[in-house]
Amino acid sequence: MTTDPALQPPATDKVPRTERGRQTLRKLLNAAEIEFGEKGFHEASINGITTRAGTALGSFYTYFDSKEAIFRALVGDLSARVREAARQRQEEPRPALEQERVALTGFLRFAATHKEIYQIIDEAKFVDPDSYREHYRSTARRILDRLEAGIARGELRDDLEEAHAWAIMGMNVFLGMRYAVWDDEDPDRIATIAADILSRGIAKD
Amino acid sequence: MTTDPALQPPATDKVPRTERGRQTLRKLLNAAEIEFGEKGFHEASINGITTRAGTALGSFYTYFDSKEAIFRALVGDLSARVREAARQRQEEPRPALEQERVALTGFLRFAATHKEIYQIIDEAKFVDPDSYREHYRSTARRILDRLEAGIARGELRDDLEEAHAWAIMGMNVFLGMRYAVWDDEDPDRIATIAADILSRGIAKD
Amino acid sequence: MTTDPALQPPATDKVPRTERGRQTLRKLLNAAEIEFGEKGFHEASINGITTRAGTALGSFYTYFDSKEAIFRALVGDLSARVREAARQRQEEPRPALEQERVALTGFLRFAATHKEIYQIIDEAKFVDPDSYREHYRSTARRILDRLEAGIARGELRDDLEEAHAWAIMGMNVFLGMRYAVWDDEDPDRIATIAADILSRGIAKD
Amino acid sequence: MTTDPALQPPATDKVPRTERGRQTLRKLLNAAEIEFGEKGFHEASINGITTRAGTALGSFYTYFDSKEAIFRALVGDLSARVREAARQRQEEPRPALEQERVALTGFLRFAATHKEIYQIIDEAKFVDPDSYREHYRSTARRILDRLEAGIARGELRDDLEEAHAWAIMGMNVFLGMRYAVWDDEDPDRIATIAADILSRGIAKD
DNA sequence: AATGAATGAGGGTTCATTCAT
DNA sequence: TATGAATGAACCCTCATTCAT
Repeated sequence: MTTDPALQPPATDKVPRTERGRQTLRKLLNAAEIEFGEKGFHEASINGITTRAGTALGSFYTYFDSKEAIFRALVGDLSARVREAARQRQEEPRPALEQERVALTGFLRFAATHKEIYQIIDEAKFVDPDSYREHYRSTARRILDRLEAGIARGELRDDLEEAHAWAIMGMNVFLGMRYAVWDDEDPDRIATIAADILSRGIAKD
Repeated sequence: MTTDPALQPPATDKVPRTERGRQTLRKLLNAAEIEFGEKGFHEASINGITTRAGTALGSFYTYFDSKEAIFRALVGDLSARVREAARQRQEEPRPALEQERVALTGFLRFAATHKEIYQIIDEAKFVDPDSYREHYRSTARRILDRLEAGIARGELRDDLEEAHAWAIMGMNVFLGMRYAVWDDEDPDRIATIAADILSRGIAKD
Repeated sequence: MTTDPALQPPATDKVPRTERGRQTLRKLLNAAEIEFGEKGFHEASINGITTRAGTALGSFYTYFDSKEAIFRALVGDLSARVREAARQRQEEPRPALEQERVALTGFLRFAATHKEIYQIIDEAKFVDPDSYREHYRSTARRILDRLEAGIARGELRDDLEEAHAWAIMGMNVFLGMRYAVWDDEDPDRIATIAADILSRGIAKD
Repeated sequence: MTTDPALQPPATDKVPRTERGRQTLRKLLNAAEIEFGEKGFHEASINGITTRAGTALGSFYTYFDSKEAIFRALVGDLSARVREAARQRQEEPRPALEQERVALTGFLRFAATHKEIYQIIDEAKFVDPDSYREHYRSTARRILDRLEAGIARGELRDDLEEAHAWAIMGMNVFLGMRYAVWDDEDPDRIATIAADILSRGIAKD
């Protein structure tokens, strides 16, 4: 189980010292999420962000050094939110496979209601590769942590490794794109299919 | 089995009539592949493409209507090449799961030796979403075709559906990104892990 | 002998009433000297000045109306300091040519140890031409005063006029730039060469 | 005697290949001379230059990489022109001091009719110090060359060195600023005064 | 007097696309 | 077809100055 205390406060460049400043910063981040979500990084404009935020153009640079900078801050923010969505309802202990199913369900629900966020994180692959890798590396790490706990409890095969975590993550991400973002399939049904694959594979028994 | 008649000839806008024209067109496509691969769509420039191609800037518009147009043509080209890579060595009939393993191996090898292509297709998600969806839709379709053949032969469970194909594709894509593009892991080892998941899941038996 | 009553107190816009205010004003002027000296007028920023001064950005405008205003004030300050440097050691009466030699030596020493100041005064030519002209006009005036005294004492030719003062000043300034600012030549040696030209010209006797 | 073959063609960044291109380039340089001369480097704008030149804004960047670049090219151009002005009428051999007088006269005439050029070269001190130093270094070099020739002919004292050249140049430059740029004094009268100083100094004989 | 956030005009630069030869 | 110059909309970013506290 990993913790990222560093990402708690929205990773920004210049920290506001007054309350008014904190409000402006928040308005900018909210506006940026909408602007990037709607137009994508390259079509988005600082002007668009500040207009949505209701601030002056120049105010943007009071808090961020560049368009890239706010994008980066945003990806950090969103990455944490996605993580939170998958962690939901996992308070109580569950069987390992059941846990994966619940995590995927949470993720699918989140993706369905925040389709743009998905888009933003993925665009980071081209705008800020480091954020992108960091997001998926830490996600895979969390999956692997769960798998190892399952192994320890004797529920899972003990030859599982990092590659298994990436395989599971890939399944989840593509199912999310296809059935939560592009379409609106029932998350439970999709999550059950994935869990079923993990449970016994696809071969005829 | 699907066919993409639209993508057969390198999808370009203006078809050259002379041999000299055909050569210029090819030079431009080759140059674009390098330029887009190195810099990504937005950082790439028409100037960069024509310079690499050794043609005049204006000549570009003899063959393509826009930067997007050549990108689209390129994605079509590359999509076909990736497909070909996965189809390789599948001439002879094989067991269904074995077939998936071989397909993934081919894909991993291709991704490892053409890391930029991977990048280009993925960027299509933001530059030309239609190409992107088309690429993955048809890829999923092909996987599903194979699964259905396996079902027909009694090798696979008969409740498999499209979602299973997307799950498999997601696994493959993420394993490719992680172990072929980012790192250079042994393709056989990775493909075997994936095939093993499909064979019996990850639960302790 | 000329007097510049206007430049006596550091020519600033708003005169501070409290002691604390006087300190802030002084801190700003000192900081501005460094900032302008290091970056030149256009690259310098109010922010840079207040940061160096350790005051808030807004405090700047409590004391100066604009960036130009503090620059102007600074040029006045520096102009007086340069003047002072050339006047040094001239307490006791000397022969006219010897006096010029001593003045140039003083100036060269000052320029060598305050290379930035030189820069600031010269940039005034483009930022605040009035200050610039005033500086050189009054400098020429002082030289001419000395020449006239020399004439009165029968040491110098009696056809000397303003142009001679400007010629001498030009020599001094360029020798200063070349041998005190750009290089660190021995001031005495350079000053002696200049005095020698004034003494007998450069022709073979 | 030095030659600068490198500066023959206006030192520009991208060489035009067509006649039309050559014309545009020349229009830009002419326009820049006026714009910089009138407004100074920082107040000048690319827009102002292209508007004066009658070209599109973007055309500027076909020939120059930046505002600094065209300024640099211009300083090279003007430096050569000033040099040419001082060299005028020096075809026939003259006595050394007479030669200096003629050179200064030429320079004063040039400065009087091209006051802006003067301004531009001087601003290089802050915009492009290298050009500035190069201009004055080579000017001093040329003066020193003449002095050495005079020494060889037995007309001048044989202890003259670089510093004498800088002293003469300083005289000339300041006399030019004061009596050709700021005022319109008779060049011959001023040049005669300078030559007289060089001839016998200012002391009473 | 001090603070620091807010403002917005302004300008340099890029580059896809068009056009004349 | 090829060439390379011309075009100009678009946009990021700077920073002097103002303002509210």
